[in-house]
Amino acid sequence: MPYDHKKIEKKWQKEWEKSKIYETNDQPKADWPRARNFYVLVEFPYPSGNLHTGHWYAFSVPDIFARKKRMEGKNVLFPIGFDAFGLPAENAAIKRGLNPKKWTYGNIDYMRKQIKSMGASFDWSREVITSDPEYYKWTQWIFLQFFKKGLAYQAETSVNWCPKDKTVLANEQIVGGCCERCGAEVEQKQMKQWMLKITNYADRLLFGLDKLNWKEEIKEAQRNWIGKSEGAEIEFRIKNLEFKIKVFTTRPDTLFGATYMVLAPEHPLISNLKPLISNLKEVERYIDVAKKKTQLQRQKAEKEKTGVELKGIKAVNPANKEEIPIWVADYVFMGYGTGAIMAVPAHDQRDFEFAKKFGLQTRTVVEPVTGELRENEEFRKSIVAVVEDSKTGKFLSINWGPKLGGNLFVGGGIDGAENYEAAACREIQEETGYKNLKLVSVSEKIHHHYVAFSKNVNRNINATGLHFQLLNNEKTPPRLENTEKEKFSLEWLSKTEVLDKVKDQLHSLVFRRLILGEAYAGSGIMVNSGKFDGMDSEKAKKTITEFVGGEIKTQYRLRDWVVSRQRYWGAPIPIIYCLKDGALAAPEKDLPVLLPEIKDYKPRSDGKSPLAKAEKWLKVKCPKCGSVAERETDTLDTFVDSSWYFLRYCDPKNEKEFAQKRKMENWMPVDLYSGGAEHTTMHLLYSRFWYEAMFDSGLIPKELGDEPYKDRRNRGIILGPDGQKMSKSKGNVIDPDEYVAKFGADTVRMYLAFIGPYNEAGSYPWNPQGILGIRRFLDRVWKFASPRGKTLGVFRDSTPSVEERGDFARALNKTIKKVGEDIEEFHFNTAVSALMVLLNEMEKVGASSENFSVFLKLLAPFAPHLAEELWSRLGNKASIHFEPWPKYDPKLVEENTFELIIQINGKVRDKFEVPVNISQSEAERLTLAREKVKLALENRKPRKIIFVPRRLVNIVV
RNA sequence: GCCCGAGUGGCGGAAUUGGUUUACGCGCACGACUCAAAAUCGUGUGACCGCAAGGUCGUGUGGGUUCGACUCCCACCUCGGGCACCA
Repeated sequence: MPYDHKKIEKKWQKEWEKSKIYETNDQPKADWPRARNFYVLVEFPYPSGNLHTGHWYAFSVPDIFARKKRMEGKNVLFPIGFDAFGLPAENAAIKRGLNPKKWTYGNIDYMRKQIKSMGASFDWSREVITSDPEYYKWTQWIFLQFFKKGLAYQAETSVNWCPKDKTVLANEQIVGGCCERCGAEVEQKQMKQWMLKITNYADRLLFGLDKLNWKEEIKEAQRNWIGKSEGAEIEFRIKNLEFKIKVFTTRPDTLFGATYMVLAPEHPLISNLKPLISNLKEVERYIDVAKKKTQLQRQKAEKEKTGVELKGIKAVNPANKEEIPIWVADYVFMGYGTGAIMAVPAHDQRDFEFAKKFGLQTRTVVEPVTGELRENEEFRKSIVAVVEDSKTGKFLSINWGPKLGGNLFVGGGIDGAENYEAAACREIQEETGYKNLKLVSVSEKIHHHYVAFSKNVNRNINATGLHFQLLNNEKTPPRLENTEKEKFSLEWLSKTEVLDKVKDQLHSLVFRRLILGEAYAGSGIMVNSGKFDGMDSEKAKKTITEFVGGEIKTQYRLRDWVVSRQRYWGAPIPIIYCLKDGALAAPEKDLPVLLPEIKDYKPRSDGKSPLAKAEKWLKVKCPKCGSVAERETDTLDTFVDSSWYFLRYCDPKNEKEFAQKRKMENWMPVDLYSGGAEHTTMHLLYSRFWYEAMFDSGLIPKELGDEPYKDRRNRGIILGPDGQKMSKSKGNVIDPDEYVAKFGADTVRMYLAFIGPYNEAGSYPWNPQGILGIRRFLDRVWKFASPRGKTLGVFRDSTPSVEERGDFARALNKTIKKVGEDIEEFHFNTAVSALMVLLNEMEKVGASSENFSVFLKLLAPFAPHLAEELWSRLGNKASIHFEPWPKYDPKLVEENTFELIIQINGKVRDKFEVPVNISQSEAERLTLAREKVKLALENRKPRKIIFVPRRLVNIVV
């Protein structure tokens, strides 16, 4: 008989709410050490109006962990709230004529009920809603602390503007050049914006990661986002002028190869130079077009380089005093480095392409080094010749066979006074027979270390790569005039075949340089660099920087965080503008600066917030001089709201401060933070910054440290049954409510726990059949507990034998160990499997009510309602969810026999049961006595016998 | 292009200080119960060869180390994620 999940789940949810068992008390520190408190945090939801499968996955599975911690005796804080400000509320308001506040709070009421139907052990008494004035008062207050410290500032910058949502976006909110929310193409716009100096914290956010015990992939993604790169800042003089152009480069060693410079179209210097630019009109036209391009257009242009030279002026390369041209091009960005670069076409791919297109000079200053340096090397000059048949587009290669390096191009030494072209022609003719050739291009010298196997010597060669084209009159198949012809065969390879088959470092480098047109961006030996010639290029970085008076410098990809939003539904930025006194903090006693009620929420295309229309609200007295002033009309990015909510949970009702220090000390830092991978470089990075900035402002108790989350785990995502992301348009959306109605919350939770490993970035398709397996399991638990459908407590008709009891005790103890450890690791799937194994066992041999109680306790975090029901039916008065987590007997998790595996030459031939402490000699004796072994050995004598205690015997013959 | 992560039955997945590949669940097949079906219970289930005993192959591909490799090393392929004209 299946159990009645509707009745049971409703009953216990009511009961738990009534008895408030999940409300967490703050304990006085003296008799309640921090170690006994445990803070489990899940990312709070946005009140979109309906709970989807993702929410179930995000909340009900970590609930298993929270419940287990509670049973372990921890005082667990497991709070929930709503991240309630944000665009969708406003868009709904505009579309359906609803008040954003009403819409939001209506959704919250509905979703609160839905979340409660999970049977999760959230402490609802600490609920936090970021759009409550009691909450955003403190968001504003903390913002003002940052403002006073200069961390929040206003600046006119180029910002990402979403033309559809009519608001600015942070870099993190752009996906592929489009608005993350609505998908519209993002434009660049100059606007005055409030920003937070997250860049001041770039290094700290980076190094802070080292001490965190998070998964490496999460840390790596943040490191990538911060994007630290080390290099130098070097100044270039402009000829005959006082102006200087500062550039940032990671390759100061290539300074002698800088043959031109590029300024970003937005570079301020251009306007200063206007009078001297002879082609000003052309330049201005280019800048105009470039500025109008959206980020997407800049990317869509297939990276085709564009640019205009600033005619009439020249820069001076500080290394060799050479005069070089200055260009404007949109492949250089104002937002990174200094907005200007020195271009080294020989050693940077982008500069190389630009130089090729506009016919600019290229100069090699670093010669590549390949292979490994060996002792007693013999020096030689040589060539590598790539012969192309321009009709077929194929390249001539020689296949020497796998031993001698596979496919290579023609290569060989330069004899005596020969030049490289002559040497190459001679080698080509000798090895292939071709002689009508046209030289197309030549590479720089490449230093290559290798072993010449045929002559058994180590070599250091200095190789020149040459690209020849076969002249069309040479059609005859080549005839080899070489006695060595037996050794190799000629093959014509296409480009892709070359890349696939020519593995030699030197030869493939020549091909990439000459045929694919790749610039050499690696390190090597300095040339054409005056007194630095011959130096190792890595070493030259510092030396050359010093030589020209440059400065070693670090750059970050991370940009300051733009927090202004030109929209209604957010926390007003608590700033007042006075004509005389400028931007001032709203007085603390006036906080919160309440969001005014207005009628028209529509955003405006002039970049002003709808708040600008709330005239009464807008006008205030200047807090300094008392004259008429105006409020800031932008609101704060919702990522600001969510940057500190975990602190408010510690003390959610406090009216005097954002949270009492003592209460923060109770809970912070968060012991475990579970959330979605999509927040790794947004919320997770922002809130770390916010917390560090609060820490520096003395708002966080010192002893807590400056990192808010001790452990962070990202969960995977649940896909539709078809293995695709769930979406309405695909019609593959799983409605959790439907499954809860059909199978119950316990089944849905447990199925989600079972579907795959939780703390991995994987994605798991929802299998409508699969969930049935979990329901079957729970039905079997139910049936096991009530064998005759009525009374509980009798689990078996006949008494089990002593051996059976021993076996079961072992199985039970092993399960206790496994389930406990798996929950700790978030391996809920294998924990569920262990519970299934134990039930299978119990169904075979039965279980005393005592042992069954242990099973129930292990099940309780996964299926809280069912476990509670059966627990109470066993006659228990108190909730199972505060029962102590079962302990296992270490002696009983070990077996006293094991199956000894017998291998012959590593292949399994036999197996049999032996005692765990069996000696090697005894194991060998038993093994050799086995019929199967004798048969398999066929009278061969064992050469060696390997014995692995507790595992196997391997006979080597 | 660069940086992470992963590739195991029909499917989700299990197993790594190198030691029985495929636990658990789904699906499928057969059987029991039933007038029948569903539900439930039982048995089987990597591929190939074989009546069987048994054998051969098998953890993305190709090499290597080892008595022994899903696990370690080298080269590559595919998928997922992050970054990307970042100087």
